[in-house]
Amino acid sequence: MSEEKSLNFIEEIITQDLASGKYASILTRFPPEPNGYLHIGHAKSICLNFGLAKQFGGKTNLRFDDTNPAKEDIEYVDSIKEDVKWLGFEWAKECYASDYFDQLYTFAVQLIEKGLAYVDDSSAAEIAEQKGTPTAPGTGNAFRNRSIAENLALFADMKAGKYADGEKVLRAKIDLASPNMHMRDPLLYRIKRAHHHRTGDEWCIYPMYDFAHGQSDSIENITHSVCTLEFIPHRALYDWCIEQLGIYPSHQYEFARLNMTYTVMSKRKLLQLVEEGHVESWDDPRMPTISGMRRRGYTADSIRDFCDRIGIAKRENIIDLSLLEFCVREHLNKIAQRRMVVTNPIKLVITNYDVGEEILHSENNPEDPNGGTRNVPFSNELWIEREDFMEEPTKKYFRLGPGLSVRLKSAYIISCESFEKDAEGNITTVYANYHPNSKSGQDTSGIPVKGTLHWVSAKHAVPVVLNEYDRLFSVEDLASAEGDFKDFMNPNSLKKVEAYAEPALANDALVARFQFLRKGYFYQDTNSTKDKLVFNRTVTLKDTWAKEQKK
RNA sequence: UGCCUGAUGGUGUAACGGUAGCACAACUGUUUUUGGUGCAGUUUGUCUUGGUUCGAAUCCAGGUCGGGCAACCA
Repeated sequence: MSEEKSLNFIEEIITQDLASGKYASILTRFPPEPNGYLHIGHAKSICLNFGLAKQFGGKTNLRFDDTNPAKEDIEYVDSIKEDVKWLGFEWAKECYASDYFDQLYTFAVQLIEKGLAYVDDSSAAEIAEQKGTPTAPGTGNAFRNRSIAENLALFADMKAGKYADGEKVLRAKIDLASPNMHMRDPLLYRIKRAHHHRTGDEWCIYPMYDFAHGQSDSIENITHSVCTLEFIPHRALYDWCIEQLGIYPSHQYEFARLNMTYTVMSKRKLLQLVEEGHVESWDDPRMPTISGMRRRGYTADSIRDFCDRIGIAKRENIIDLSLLEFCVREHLNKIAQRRMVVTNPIKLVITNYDVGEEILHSENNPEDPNGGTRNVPFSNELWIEREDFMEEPTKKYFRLGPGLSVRLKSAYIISCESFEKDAEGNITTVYANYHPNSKSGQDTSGIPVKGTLHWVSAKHAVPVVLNEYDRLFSVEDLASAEGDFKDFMNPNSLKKVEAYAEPALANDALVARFQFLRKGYFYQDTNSTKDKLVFNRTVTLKDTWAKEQKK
């Protein structure tokens, strides 16, 4: 505990604010728009905002930024709450920007009364035109000079529903020549007749992000409002609103959003994958959504660990997917129950085993001395992996082949004597001798073996289905890849595989996380049933043999 | 050709004028009844040019390159 971990730039700011007495305690917020499911990028923001509060003894609000009814839905609100909870965080208050609609309307009226806002009858295209370009200043229009009384009346009529959608907007009167495009008389309110998931049809005018977010922060007395880099140009407007309204001064700070190799991270694109059927659903285990990762078998611990490791800074970044996988493996290695499952089987017959069958014992987790053992039935007919036998073994092959010996995990050492092929030349059966004095834990045989194989007794095997997932995309950096991101989808991102499992798997608690020996980490799928067990591959084990083979 | 940002190994992230460190990735070796895990080690870096200083990744000036900004989205 003596090692001082260095602080990121936001932690430094908070440390100073607390030390100087600017704040007695801090209040942060996580402000998603309920228009999609949360993804790993949101996890970074959640861990940051809730983590900051926890670290400095403050609190965090969960606030839904629900100012655009056309895109939002209660389904998303529910999923967001579930995901934040699952990640292990508790919010102080559950807030909605829509709860502030009355207050926001009053703020707008105040701005009009100060001569700082006006109703504009121009079309969207005209307004865009009049805003100019980053290198050319905008031009005003006649509406900019309307009287306060007229603006007040017009805005009241907008609210009362006297105008059609898009007919009028309320704009702030700031500076049409500002080098910051966001300060060129930004829109504050638009008319939009859409059913809101919370306020129903009560309103036909809705505040824009820039008129809702900062004020919502202020209303809740948020001290540190942390968002991503693309909002930097909005900060001037954020501050302007707070200053003109004379309300609680929340402050905005920006950090770089998460990008990850082989992954798309925008809600728009993720929505597209779902709607066009490229994946099953938002919680498809290949999706980078929190719900997808949960279904795939990622643990909340490992995601939090990942967010901790990637750090917080202001420079653009792209994190290796392998770091996330490392975090998952590291946690799962410690907690996963070991089981044996054979996916691509060939029959192994032990010719001199005349005991019939016996019950062997295998440790549930070698990383956990208190993990206990389970019963594993053994007999003279077993399933082993096809790739664990080679007719003409190469030099570094440590598995089975004519004349070679291996250890069967938690069982005996066997020596291969012969094998059979079918008409097409495929290996069908391998015959071996076992060494009775080599039993696991009481081996006196002294036979040196280099390989240990997993196996399943054929007579006792339980059929299961494995979903073997691979990355959804085949290029590292999708953001800088030319063309449509869907052109880079990996056609082999899901392989459904029939497999044989040891019987203990069927009886185990369904909530357990498993490591199928030498295969990877697996987690029971939400569609799995007692009669048809389905497991999702969370992540493979590291495979140095596969690398060796590629050479 | 405007404004705002940023630049440290392959990828991230520290060093706050004083030994460029850590993690992942890659590669060795070692241990191992998982070709897993563990352990030990190796390789690879301060965008550039000047300046200030005893001393610069850090401060200053110029340049280069990356990202963002012209939605009635957030």
